[in-house]
Amino acid sequence: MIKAERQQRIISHITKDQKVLLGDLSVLLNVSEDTVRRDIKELSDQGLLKAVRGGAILNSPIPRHFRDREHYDVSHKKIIAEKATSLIKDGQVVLFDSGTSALAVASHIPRDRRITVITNSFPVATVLEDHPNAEVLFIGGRLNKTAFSTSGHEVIQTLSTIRPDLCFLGICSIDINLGVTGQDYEDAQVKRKMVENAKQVIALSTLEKMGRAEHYQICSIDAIDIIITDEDPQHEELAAFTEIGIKVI
Amino acid sequence: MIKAERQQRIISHITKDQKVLLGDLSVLLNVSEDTVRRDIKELSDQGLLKAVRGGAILNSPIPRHFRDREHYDVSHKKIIAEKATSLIKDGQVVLFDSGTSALAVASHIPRDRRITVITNSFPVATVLEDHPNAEVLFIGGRLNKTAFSTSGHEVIQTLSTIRPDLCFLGICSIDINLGVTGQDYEDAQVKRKMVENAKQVIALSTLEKMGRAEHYQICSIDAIDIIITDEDPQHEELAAFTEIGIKVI
DNA sequence: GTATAATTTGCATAATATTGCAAGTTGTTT
DNA sequence: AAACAACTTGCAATATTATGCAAATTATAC
Repeated sequence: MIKAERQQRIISHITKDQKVLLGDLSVLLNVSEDTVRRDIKELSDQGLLKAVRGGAILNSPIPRHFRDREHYDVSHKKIIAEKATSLIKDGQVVLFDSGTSALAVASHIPRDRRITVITNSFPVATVLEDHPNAEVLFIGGRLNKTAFSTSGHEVIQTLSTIRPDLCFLGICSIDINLGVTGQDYEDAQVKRKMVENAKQVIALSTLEKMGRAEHYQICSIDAIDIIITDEDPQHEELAAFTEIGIKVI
Repeated sequence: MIKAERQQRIISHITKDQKVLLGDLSVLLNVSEDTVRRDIKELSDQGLLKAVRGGAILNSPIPRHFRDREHYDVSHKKIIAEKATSLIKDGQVVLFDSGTSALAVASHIPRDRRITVITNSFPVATVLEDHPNAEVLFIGGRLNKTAFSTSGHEVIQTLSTIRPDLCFLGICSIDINLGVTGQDYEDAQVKRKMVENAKQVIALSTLEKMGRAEHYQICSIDAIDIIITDEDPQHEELAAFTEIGIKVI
């Protein structure tokens, strides 16, 4: 087996499994671990993957832990995303928060929709890289390495100068009395500011997030205009929201 | 068997099997390996396949998504990067511009260096994802999808509020009389602002970028404190810079 | 047809690249 | 801190490639 072929197989393996181990490849390709290590180093220099201790992982601009969460719940997210994109009209200015739900929506925006996207999320900006008709404004600030989004004072400052048509809000917990709440203080502050200025706020939530509350309040329930879930809008748990005038999709 | 026929059979083999080996073809086509090698070289020059050590493979088995990231290639900029990182001291605030040279430097920052990085480049921010001691401040603005960095008024605005210790500037063209120039107007404006506020400006440049000039000026030559190249600092082409007091590494 | 030039091919040899191994170093785990 | 795994570096054995050259083949002109 020649080098070029080995390296191709390494690439195809890593694309499939997200990661490769030196030992596995050594057996599979029938060469020493040193050789595999050198192959991985070369591919890594070309930016085709990322060499790590013990093997290599996929080199994606979207951080790994983020992608794990993303894959976690794909089918539900897809239903939500499809409902959500139908709300986006040509020419609108749309604000995306930094959660995986908003990311799912962003990645499902039809390619012929001509919009301006504002976000503080690297993954959102990244998936829009090859959307031909989306202008992206990125909100600067201190980079939060776990969520891979910016937060802090500058973000809030910037948000207060923007009045988007739509705001897609990934929900941590939502309750009809306590409103929308989050686990992280900084993140909650950012989300609160997003809600404050948007003309229309769209909450993205699965059913199990309802009727719960976290430590930090983002907004009261009447700040929400539309709730999108992965269930039928007629579902009994959603009735309460409909009754107080929130549109449930 | 004439040459043209051989080459056709090589092509058809490779489309079937994805790869061909010199030895196999030599036996099959009943010519020496040297001849096969020469045939493959010709086909390779025509772009019909890719010559590799030991044979040839199909031209582009690597997915487009990965190939797009070829500009992440840092191997040839490694020399510059290693010289550059030695200038970065603990506790400093370091500004990185959006070019590939600056990216190479960012990706070589030692993991124990405790610094604050400011940048408008997604790739720079991304490679610092798993740097445990780098705080990253991202400069928001309109996203430029080709360079994957932000630019425009907001970026310049933000830059004017920052006084970094170091600024790493990827150079497009540099000339001792005309100073540093760039091809893109927006980008040049951003770079100019970066240079303006930084305490120390470090130009990253390969030799062939010297003595040339582009349309848009970024700064005059005396705004540059240090020039880092991939060559020996004693190189004759660099003497002129040394003479006017610029440190060349 | 014959002579001449141009191309192609194979071989010898020198230069490069690849690979596995060993010894020493660094990083991780318990 | 010890034990272990992974990595780095240098080296030697082997394999591949580049190059110059000469023989063989093909094309072209006369």
